[in-house]
Amino acid sequence: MTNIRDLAQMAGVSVTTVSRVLNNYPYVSEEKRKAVMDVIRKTNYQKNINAVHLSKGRTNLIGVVLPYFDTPYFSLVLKGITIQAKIYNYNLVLFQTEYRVDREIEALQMLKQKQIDALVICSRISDISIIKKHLQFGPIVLCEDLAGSQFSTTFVDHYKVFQQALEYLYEKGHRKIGYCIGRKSGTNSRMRELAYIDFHKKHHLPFDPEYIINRCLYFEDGDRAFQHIKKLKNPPTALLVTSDQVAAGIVISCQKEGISIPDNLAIISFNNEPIAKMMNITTIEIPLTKMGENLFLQAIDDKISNKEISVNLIERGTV
Amino acid sequence: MTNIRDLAQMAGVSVTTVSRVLNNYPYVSEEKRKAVMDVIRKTNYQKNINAVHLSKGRTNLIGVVLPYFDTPYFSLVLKGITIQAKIYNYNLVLFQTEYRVDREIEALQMLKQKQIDALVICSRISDISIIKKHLQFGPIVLCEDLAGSQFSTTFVDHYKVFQQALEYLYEKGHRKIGYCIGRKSGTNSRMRELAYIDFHKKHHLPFDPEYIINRCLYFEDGDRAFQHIKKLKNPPTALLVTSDQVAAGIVISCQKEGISIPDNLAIISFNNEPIAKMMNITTIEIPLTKMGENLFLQAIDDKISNKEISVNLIERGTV
DNA sequence: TTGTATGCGTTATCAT
DNA sequence: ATGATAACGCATACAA
Repeated sequence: MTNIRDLAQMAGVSVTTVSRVLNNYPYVSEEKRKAVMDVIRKTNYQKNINAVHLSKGRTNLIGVVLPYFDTPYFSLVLKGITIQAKIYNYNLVLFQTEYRVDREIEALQMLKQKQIDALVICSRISDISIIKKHLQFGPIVLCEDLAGSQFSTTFVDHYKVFQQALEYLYEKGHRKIGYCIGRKSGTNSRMRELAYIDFHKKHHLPFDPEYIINRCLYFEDGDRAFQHIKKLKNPPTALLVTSDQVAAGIVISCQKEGISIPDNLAIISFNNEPIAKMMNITTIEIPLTKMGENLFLQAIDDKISNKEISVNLIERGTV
Repeated sequence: MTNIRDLAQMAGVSVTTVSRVLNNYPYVSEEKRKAVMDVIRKTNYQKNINAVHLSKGRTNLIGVVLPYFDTPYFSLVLKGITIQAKIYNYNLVLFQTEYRVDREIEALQMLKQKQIDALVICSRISDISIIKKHLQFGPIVLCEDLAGSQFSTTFVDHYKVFQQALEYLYEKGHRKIGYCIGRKSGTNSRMRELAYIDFHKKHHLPFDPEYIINRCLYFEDGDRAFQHIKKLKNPPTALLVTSDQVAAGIVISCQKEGISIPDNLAIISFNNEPIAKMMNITTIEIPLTKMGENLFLQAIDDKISNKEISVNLIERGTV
């Protein structure tokens, strides 16, 4: 492998001059520039980027932590991150954690070792105090409302949104409302649970833990959710579903079994993925790609900032 | 940031000894090892991995090129790659190309610059000759049958499989068979097309280009495919569908519109994703995760090898 | 405008 | 068992 010193010798200039040419710096005469360009072409020279990294102290690599790639929610966030990464000439190192702590620690480790310049955590499993300890090694951006922390964040006020959705269903006459969620832990899930509990308190409605259906991520989980509520003696008349995919699965199962939507079961889902439009599902649109873009920009920004993202109810046929 | 030299000084030993301790080499006395360990703990020292990379000439990073993260096909392959990567202590740099050449070139560029040790290309858009030129910079593994090339490959014989599926439908009495495919270009897609053409020649069946439906990747594409064949004067009685997701979408649309499966329309899909079981879809199981694992192992192997993966028809209710 | 010299943090080689 | 020192390949402060 030819290096910058070889080039210098072959072109009859100094390594500095070669470096200047390589990085398009001014103050290099046309003839020397040409001479260097020639040997670059002749040798098929390519920079060793690791040397650049070591010398500069940074890698232009951003780590992205997320549980799954194959759910629309995260793949849309990732899309946004990718868009801005490309613009700013960064590459991404992706960590699919499946909510396993060790995978998340690995990402933090890479930050510590300076293999990545910053870390975007789209959804975390480990304790916030663990993450905070790594802030000294580089920027860490999160997707949840952590007011007053030293993290940059981009988040949806899930308490407020869930509350509004519940009130909307209440006004439509629903008194037995359940919800499907990806996981029970996590700030965002707990905010939704809190909104759910507070809603029931406010309206003096009984709280039935059977109305909360966990681990709902994929289309086929919709069928499981449906089977679950079908078995209940006193099933809910409405569901909030935190993914359009799952909602679609529920709708399909209802159709199969002759349950009429929205008459027998009303559904509001989240994200407004293409499938929601195809299946005419009422959904709360979250601008996930925009969120992703913002997350990236915060990751490469020295200043910490917190940005709330607003959502948008799209009324279709399931309420 | 404290470095290895600082540690050496603080522990009263040489940098070599520190390096030996850090990398668990033998030949270092217990007392010196302990002294070094102490200062490591005290200083919260962390290796700068970029220096390791420069010194060693490799990064323990493998690039993975794929068009989409959010289709089960690729996310399952990726899962397999991830499993082995973890075992061998490698990290992944993912390139979601969406079949844009520039994104693919970027991956090849990183190989050239030694930022990644090897490259796994799950599906390519650029010409094979372009890719071949980069073989000098590191191993490149592909997912297609390229007999006699210098690439390592893991592949399914899509010609054979498609042919068998077509013959299976023929035996069941079908004479008008169409298929849904992700894209028309690409070795694997062309192999399937070739099998399709040869099948029609062999049985002296008319070839109708309207029977081939392109760009079928997601659930909602199934509805589009359905709408397409519904409009045909002489619609197919059977479909091969290269993704269970799409097949599920077709099944749903058929149910909606009262088309009976398999009586009015038979379907064989591919992959055997969870949704295929849920919807009782006859499918050809491809061990995608196993494929991914093998792809990774080939990437870190110096020898080139070519491995054909065999598939498995799972008979359910759509034929 | 150009070049010299040094630093980046580690691993590897070769003495001792 | 231990250490001095030379790579690794580039960027850059400083000098000229």
